[in-house]
Amino acid sequence: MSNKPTPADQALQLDKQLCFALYSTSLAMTKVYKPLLAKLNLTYPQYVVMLVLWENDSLMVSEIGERLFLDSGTLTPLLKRLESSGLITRQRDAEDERRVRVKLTAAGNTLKKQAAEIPACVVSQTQFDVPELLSLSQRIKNLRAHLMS
Amino acid sequence: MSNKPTPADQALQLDKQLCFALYSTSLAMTKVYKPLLAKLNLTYPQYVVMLVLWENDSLMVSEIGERLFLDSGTLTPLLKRLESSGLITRQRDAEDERRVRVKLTAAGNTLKKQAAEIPACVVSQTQFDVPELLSLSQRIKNLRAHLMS
DNA sequence: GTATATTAAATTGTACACAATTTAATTGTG
DNA sequence: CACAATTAAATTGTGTACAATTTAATATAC
Repeated sequence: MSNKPTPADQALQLDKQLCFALYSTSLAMTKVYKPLLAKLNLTYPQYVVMLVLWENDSLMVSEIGERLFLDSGTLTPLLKRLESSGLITRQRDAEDERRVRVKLTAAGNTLKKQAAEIPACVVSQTQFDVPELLSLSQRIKNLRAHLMS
Repeated sequence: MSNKPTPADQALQLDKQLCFALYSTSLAMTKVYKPLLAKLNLTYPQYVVMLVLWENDSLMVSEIGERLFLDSGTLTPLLKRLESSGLITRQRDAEDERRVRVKLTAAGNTLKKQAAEIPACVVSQTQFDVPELLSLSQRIKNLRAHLMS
């Protein structure tokens, strides 16, 4: 009647699992953004779509999806909400009617100024210094590249 | 008419943002788990609930929530699905009828053996060595602690 | 040049997350 | 002991994620 933990038991410990660290920390990060984004009337996924468009306006749905690793099943309803908030327009491409081009409205462009303060607020809340955040970020992106290959 | 990127522009770049690295990598990780967990008929959030119960059977909903940083709005429906899959039981505590005690069934306990192979599969897919994974995991959990404080 | 294949979004259905509220049980106070 | 305050889950409503399918348009093959 031995209860000695096996290596398999160890590996199944929640606290040992990188995936849970990522999962729970990602959710915690979203909760930090929530009150900041509430002022802009955006959710976190809507905010990252806006980030993409602020960097490069006028993209197809599929181009946004490539940058964010999200598919049309996620993006279509999200973009419709951004459209009804008046931040973007969605229109079928005349060249190829299958495609939908997403563009910022004037209001969508203006929002960038208000959003500019957010990253610094989040950084301060992490209590990490910038080089540390960059190095952590880089390692996580490196992991992502391995996972998606 | 200057288009020189300002520090605020830099900070708004998607690729620079730790939160997006976390968010997208967490989703990528879940996709790696998906085919492995499909064999056990579990989703990733259901799997982490099972991890908690395999480590410590017979917990209240709130105790599971504390370990996973999830509330009853998320857990109640998830636990009902695990119950209807036959992996757990849910019963009101006789001592305090407000509380619901969650216990593994025989089937729920048996599933632990099948789950034992999963961590190694995921580790190999990351192409990281174990010390590297542990160190990354530790830094992410450290970040989480700061974010939740 | 028409049938077939491919592609881009949208749709459908399932399962989280979580804020806000509700319900029911227990605790604390006068 | 009554009764307000607190607590634990459940519920409601909104917004992702994503697999699988559908729709419509374009490309390709024959």
